[in-house]
Amino acid sequence: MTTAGGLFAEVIVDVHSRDVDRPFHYRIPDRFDRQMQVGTRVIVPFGSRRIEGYVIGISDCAEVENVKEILEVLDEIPPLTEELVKLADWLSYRYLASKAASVQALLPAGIRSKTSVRLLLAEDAAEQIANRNPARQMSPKDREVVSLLEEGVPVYKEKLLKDSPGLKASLQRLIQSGIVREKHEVSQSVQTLYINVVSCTLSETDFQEALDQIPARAFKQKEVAQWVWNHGPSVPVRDVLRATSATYPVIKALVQKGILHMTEEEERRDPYANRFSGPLEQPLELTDSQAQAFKSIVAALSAKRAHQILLQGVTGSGKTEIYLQSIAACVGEGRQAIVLVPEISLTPQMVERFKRRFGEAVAVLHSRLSQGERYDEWKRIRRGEVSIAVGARSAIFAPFENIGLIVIDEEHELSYKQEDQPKYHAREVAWQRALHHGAVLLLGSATPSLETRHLTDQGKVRQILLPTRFNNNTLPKVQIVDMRDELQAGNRSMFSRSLHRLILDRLEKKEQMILFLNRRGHSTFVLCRNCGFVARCPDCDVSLTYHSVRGFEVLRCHYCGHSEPSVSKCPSCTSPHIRTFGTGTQRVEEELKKVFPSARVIRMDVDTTGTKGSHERMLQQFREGEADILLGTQMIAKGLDFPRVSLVGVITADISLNLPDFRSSERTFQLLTQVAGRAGRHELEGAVLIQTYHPDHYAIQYAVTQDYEQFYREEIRIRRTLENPPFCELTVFTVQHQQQAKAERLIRGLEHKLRSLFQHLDQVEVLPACPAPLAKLQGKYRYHLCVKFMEFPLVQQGLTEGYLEYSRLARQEEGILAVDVNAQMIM
DNA sequence: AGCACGCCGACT
DNA sequence: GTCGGCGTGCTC
Repeated sequence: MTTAGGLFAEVIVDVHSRDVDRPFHYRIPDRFDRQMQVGTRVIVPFGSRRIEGYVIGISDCAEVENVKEILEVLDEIPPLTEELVKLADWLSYRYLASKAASVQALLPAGIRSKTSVRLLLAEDAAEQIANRNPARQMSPKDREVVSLLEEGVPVYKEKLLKDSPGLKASLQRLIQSGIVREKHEVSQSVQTLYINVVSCTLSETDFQEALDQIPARAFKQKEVAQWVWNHGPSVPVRDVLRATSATYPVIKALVQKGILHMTEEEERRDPYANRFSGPLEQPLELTDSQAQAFKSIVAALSAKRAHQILLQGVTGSGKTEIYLQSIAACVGEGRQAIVLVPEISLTPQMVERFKRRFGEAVAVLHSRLSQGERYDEWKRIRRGEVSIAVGARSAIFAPFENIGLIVIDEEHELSYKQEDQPKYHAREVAWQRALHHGAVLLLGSATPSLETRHLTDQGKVRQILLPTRFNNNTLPKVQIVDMRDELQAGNRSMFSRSLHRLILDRLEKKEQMILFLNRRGHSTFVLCRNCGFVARCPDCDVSLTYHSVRGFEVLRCHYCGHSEPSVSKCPSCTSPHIRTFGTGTQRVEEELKKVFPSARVIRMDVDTTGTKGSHERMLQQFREGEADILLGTQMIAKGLDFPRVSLVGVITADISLNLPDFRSSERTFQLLTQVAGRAGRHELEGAVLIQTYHPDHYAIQYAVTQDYEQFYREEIRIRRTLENPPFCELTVFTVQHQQQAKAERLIRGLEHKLRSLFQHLDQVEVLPACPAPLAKLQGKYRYHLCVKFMEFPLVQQGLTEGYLEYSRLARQEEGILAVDVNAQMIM
């Protein structure tokens, strides 16, 4: 069946069900065919509802019957370019996500519109009710609905039916008979902001004449008119009122007399308004190696073919200056640039550096902006008003149309993998976009991911090394302390003798220190030494962490937030010999205060940086010397630059090492190298001390010598032997279910299904399903299934088939099946 | 997913 | 008869 004549749109509807995850066809009414383009958002009728949809194609025939019409077009400029529409398609292919979710990943948050149905009483409702024939009298429920609507407060169908579902049939009858009318409304949580602007379009002589006409007693009007004239051509009303301290009626009078014109103008919510003024900063002079790197990047840029370059250099080797100059070169050629940085390093200083160099040409996107600010920054990108976008992961979707350069700083960072559907990796998306635009993808890191570094071995990524430290400082001396020796020597403290000595020394010299521990809370578990009881989370398969919160002793689960009061007697055997074990940052803080009473300590972790801006405030305090010791978790490891820090201590390096993940060595090496880089970045000579129970582990050994190359060789050898990434690709399925048996049955079913689907492919390995490392989370049992393979296109269909079938089955049984393509963490 | 429709048993 | 509960099937 073919419906022809006129134009038809292929629309992805905003419904999250795989049953409708395909294009639906709608006739494009003539009045819309001008503005209708691929990438436009529309409102369409869908069943009995009206919902938002995304136009992904336009054709002149539709292979279906009963094609309905598009009801509304939501955008003048389509939010998605054709490239981005294709990218959404790729996202759903690559990450097995629904098309609707993939499209939405590319749109700025808050742009999604909500449709609602307002209920109104018909004009002649009273009449109709009165004229009803006796057989169709108003039932009590009918009367309830009518009186509700008579109150005059807006009533919405969805809310009414949610509050009192019993009225549904009644309401339906009333709508049918025409007593109640439905009014469809569309709303969006983010709106373009408009402000009133006045202008004066009169010629100078006309203006003077008009001014003279104003009676002398209306001196305020004269003053205002003059001010607008002086500050024109158009000025926001708000500014006029402030500057002349006039009131609104004065302006209204001037508008009435035709001297001023009032119009609405779009206003930009600028998160960095008036923050960076003055002349733009000039590029710095490049060192020889920087200049060489820059030259290669520029050569790749002008080749206009997709290139992947790894820029490898330690902190302080001047990667950022290379980024900045490469971006300038790219923009100079009339192309655009995207810069991705980990969310945590998107600090004001970092933004400032880009703003100072490029001024208004930069749009900034990060999670601390309000929805409105984000939307306005996004619009500047879409309209081509800026040519540089700096942001966290999702900035990779910046709707530029001619990208020349994509920079991913700290490319090894875990945060480039999105946690929810579609679970994309920004690095993969970046390469996809680079291929489309013929752009350069520049990956920067001191400790590249094994994947990227391996690609340089294969010649797929060009490697550029920045060997020397920018200001020729010596690398800090790194030293290991074997904590087993400490114990043998009778030191049971969390500070080794060496660390103790160094802390005292720095306190005396009034130099600053950073202490790092990758674990928050006070103690990791509570154990009864009489019966072996350990306090556990009732909903998760983990022990509870001991915290002391404003004098209260509580046990908390770090995975679900469960919290309960701590106990002084064992709940199991009532023995009083119940004690806390394992060290978290809170305990270190306590201990520091005890052992070094004069030390001023700032503790930074999730528990102390809860409020907005506290993160930056604490760092600022430390930078200004208001504390001697900065103690914290991961969050202090990234990109911070403190001139007065001359000691970095790692309380224990073993936590990330012992995680059940094949990337744990890589993570540990990266973390330690990064932490070590915090010391002695300036004139002070830095010392780094790492405490560990595994002093011989290669990840720790090579972090000490800061030898990435040796670490890489060792680690890549292990990956090859065990056939782990980058020697295969990894897809992980996770089933979650309230009941352990059901979770297990589902994952086994999926395992068998995938085995039979892939039995003819000998390069595909379906590993046995097993409980996840976190076997129970928030009351749900979790099972894992890993699939290893070499070529994604060969398994894409099979993975999709298995995933769709079993996610449906799981949902039927009130469980969840999730899939993670190219999983970065197996937890 | 969300909504209509249809079938059934319970109640005025 | 009407009301409410739930299974089924469809959405251009």
